[in-house]
Amino acid sequence: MKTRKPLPKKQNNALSPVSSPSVASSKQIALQEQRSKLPIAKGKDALIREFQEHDVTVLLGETGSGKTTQIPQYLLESGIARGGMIAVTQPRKVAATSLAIRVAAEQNVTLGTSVGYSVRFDERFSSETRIKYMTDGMIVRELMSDPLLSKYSVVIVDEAHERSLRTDLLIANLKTIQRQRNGFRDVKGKGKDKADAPNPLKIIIMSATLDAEKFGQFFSGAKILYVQGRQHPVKIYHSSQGQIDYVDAAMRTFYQIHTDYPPGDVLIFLPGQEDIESLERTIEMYAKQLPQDSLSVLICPMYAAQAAGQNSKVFLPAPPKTRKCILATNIAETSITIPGVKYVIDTGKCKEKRYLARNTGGGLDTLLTRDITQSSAMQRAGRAGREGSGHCFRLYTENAFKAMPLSAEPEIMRCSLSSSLLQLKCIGQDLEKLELMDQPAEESMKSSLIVLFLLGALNREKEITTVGRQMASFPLEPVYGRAIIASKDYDCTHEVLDIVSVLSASSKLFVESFEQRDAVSEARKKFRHVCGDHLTILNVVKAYQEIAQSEGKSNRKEWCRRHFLNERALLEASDIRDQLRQTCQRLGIDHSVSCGDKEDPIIFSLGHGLAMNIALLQPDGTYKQTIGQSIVKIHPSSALCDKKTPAIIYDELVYTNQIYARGVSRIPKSFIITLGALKQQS
DNA sequence: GAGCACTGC
Repeated sequence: MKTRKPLPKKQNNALSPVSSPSVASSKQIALQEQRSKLPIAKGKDALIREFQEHDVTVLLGETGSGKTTQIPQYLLESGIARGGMIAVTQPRKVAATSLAIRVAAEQNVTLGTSVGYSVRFDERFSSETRIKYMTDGMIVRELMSDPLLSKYSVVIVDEAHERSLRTDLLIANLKTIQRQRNGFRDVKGKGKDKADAPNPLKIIIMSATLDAEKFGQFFSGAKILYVQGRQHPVKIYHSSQGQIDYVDAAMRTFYQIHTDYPPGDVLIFLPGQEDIESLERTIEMYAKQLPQDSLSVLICPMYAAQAAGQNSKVFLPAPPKTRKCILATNIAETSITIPGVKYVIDTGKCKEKRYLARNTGGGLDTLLTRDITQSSAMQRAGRAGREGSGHCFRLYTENAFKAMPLSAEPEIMRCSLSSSLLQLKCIGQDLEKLELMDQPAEESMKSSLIVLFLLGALNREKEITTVGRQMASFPLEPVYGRAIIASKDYDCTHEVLDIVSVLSASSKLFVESFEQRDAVSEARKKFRHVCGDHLTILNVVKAYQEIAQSEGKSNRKEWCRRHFLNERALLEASDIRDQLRQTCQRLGIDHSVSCGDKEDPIIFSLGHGLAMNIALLQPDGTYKQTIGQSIVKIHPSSALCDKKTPAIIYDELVYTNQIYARGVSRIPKSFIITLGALKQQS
């Protein structure tokens, strides 16, 4: 069995056949009873028949139907999966692992035997594994080594309505794979006969109820099935008029609930950290004026950039005579379920990151507050009905709700395509030719092709180059893969890996807190490097490694806290770095080569990757891109803000109020000329 | 001198 990380002991106890058989069997009986009570259990036989008859099934199930845990077991028990594996894909890692744990328990097997999972940095499966929960990113990677996914006889795509980039790529590939594996005859009778197919593939798409037809249409002839969920009723109230100040409206609604409604926790959805912090202040201010005999208020802010452990009180039951008030971003909509919530206040707003491609190559991200979608509003309301009936207060009118788009635009329409384009090139596919549910804009496609060409990943004929293949083998944005490859020539792979792994970690390195902003900037000065943010990151990594070597775990934590560093980001970066070192080894790049105290080699390596992200200082103090025409400002959080550095490279452009360059480093002008000369040659 | 939803390899 492959096991990279042992599970926490508590979970192991719950899974492995327990020493006392009577305990195990009573647990097992309880589990089986729960299984049989799930709404989906009634339809088991009918479902199995449908799966047998149809190659593609679209299953619409509300939350709580048990479809994600039960269907794979039905497929296994009924023999539909034959000798192959059943893959169940998830957009998020936690979902994949916790589902596997649950299903292993229901099957009464040890996790990693017949039921397993596979997510980045953590896997538990073996040659025996028949049901494998995995992230969609994982199975898309598997496509690169096994383009027909021949190990799997059934692929179940869960949460397909979320339309993540990887889900969309997977669905597109599944359609072509099925044609090849199952055999088909077109209208002219050409193609293979079904009977000849030795290893057919079944596809099951699972989605929330909205816009289901689309999946059915994409897989022409797919059978659409509905499963009832088990959700408690949620009473929904709309505002009679639109709210201009939703933070103020949320505060007033909260106190209305607090004084007029029975106990039960309140969950308030807000777009971002700034609003969360401001609402926290106003709620706290009025909490002091509450009458003596009323419930007290415990505020729990929750957003992704929080330091680890900061939000743990969210999951504990409210103390006696206290009402919990959770102020959350979208993190509470899909990623995290908070127990005890009876009331939801929905501002109707969220922040959306959207990539604007430029036909000069590259582009910029916008991060703006916008109205949510209808499906998101329903999801938010549903958070009040997890444990009993609940109430949802919408701070917008019913007409405003009806005017909202049904569901979010698929991610593929609003992100950079460079990485996917390159991955597909590796298996001889073209993103332009792939039959997708939604085709990205031509401009976005073109922009990514230019980026990949400028990075040397594609030649003029749009064919993948040797460098392109190397770049694709790194689990990174192509830009940083390119920087690592360049680092070989500048003898600084060690340093570049340190920096790039922090940049690609999903958690932020620096903890931001509005209240302690002065202390934060003071602590940050210690690591600041004159060359800019990339070398500042390197300083942090080096300092942390020194602490990690000499100090115990609790001191490490304390050190991070004192310096407003997010240890989770550093730990994640260290996992990524290990993975990148392995990739380097495969490609014959010595990852231990270091440039010592020299800075230029590091900057030059990064410069090869960030060649499209260069800007020059203008007389008025702003910067102008060398590719593209935008005027950009250095983000105030940067080490180089106000430093009047003549030429800079940057990780990304983000438009909020202005176009900001983030992750900025000084680069010698002479290097830009060299880079230009190199481009001429190619 | 100002602010950052969420995933994934």
